[in-house]
Amino acid sequence: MNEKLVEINKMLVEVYDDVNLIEEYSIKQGTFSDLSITEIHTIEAIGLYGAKTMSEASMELGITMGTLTIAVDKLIKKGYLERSRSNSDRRIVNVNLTNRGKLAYRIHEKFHLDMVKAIMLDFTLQEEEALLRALSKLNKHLKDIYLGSDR
Amino acid sequence: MNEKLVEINKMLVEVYDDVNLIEEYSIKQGTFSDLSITEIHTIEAIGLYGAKTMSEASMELGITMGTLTIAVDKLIKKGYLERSRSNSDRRIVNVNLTNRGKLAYRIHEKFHLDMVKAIMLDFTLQEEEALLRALSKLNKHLKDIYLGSDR
DNA sequence: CCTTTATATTTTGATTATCAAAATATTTGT
DNA sequence: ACAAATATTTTGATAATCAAAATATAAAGG
Repeated sequence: MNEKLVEINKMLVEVYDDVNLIEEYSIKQGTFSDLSITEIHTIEAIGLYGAKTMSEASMELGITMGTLTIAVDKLIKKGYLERSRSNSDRRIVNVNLTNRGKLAYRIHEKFHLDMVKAIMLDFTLQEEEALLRALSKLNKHLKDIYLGSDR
Repeated sequence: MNEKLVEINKMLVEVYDDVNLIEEYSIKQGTFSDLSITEIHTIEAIGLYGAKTMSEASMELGITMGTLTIAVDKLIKKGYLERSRSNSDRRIVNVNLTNRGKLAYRIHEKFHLDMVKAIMLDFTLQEEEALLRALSKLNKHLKDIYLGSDR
């Protein structure tokens, strides 16, 4: 009974660690080796479509705006982001991806999907469904129990 | 077809982020709020049973020995670890948990298991099995494809 | 319309985690 | 006993982070 919990916990921890390693490694090898994982996450948070304000992006990333300011400075210097001020409210700073930023976004997204695809290759349809259902449930529970269903 | 991959990928990413948040939060609240996640991981790597050398522990954690030296210094100051030199080979440094370190280890372990337990409460036996099988497979694949089955 | 208050962001000063390379200490091989 | 190998620590640097202070702009109230 408890045995299975221990096993599932162990798997989760290992998957967690592996994903981290793989992601780090794949970035180091790839076209955008001048980006860290954190920087890729920043690029992801800005997103392909239009611009985000500093508040929105820092909220989404769960970091302070001060931290984001520095991250954005560096990503602008590297050519992945652009900064502009809102015309309707000059306090607001909008950040958006450059073409290079969009390319990095898409390539990272593709890496993720390819990884999942490779992993699922020999899953039966039933297994696929089971994993998806279990993950959805896991995800929902994590949010409900520990993070308070909203946000 | 691709739709399911996107979905599974999204779930994995969300679970990953949530687990991180939850772990951070639970440490901040708990008995050992003077420990960071990184420090908890160091304590985990040393383990309950006997001592580990600096090489062994740094290998297990995937960090350099220089980084570990500093981490160990701080954990000794905080009372979680002890350092001693091997008698058979005076170059080797052994590190082990103090009682306080062991308590931290056990409490963190319990937190993990409780989390999994809470999540699995309303899983049917079939769903449990499905998740376990899928996770094993996922785990194995991650290691095979990206990390080279050994290590 | 000024003045205060609120909001959005950046700057500053500090800390933690990390690495690579140099330095130190000890053992092993010849 | 000397040179080479091994285990660890020290040093010098960088990245990511936060909280609090500073700056700039907008909104609200008399």
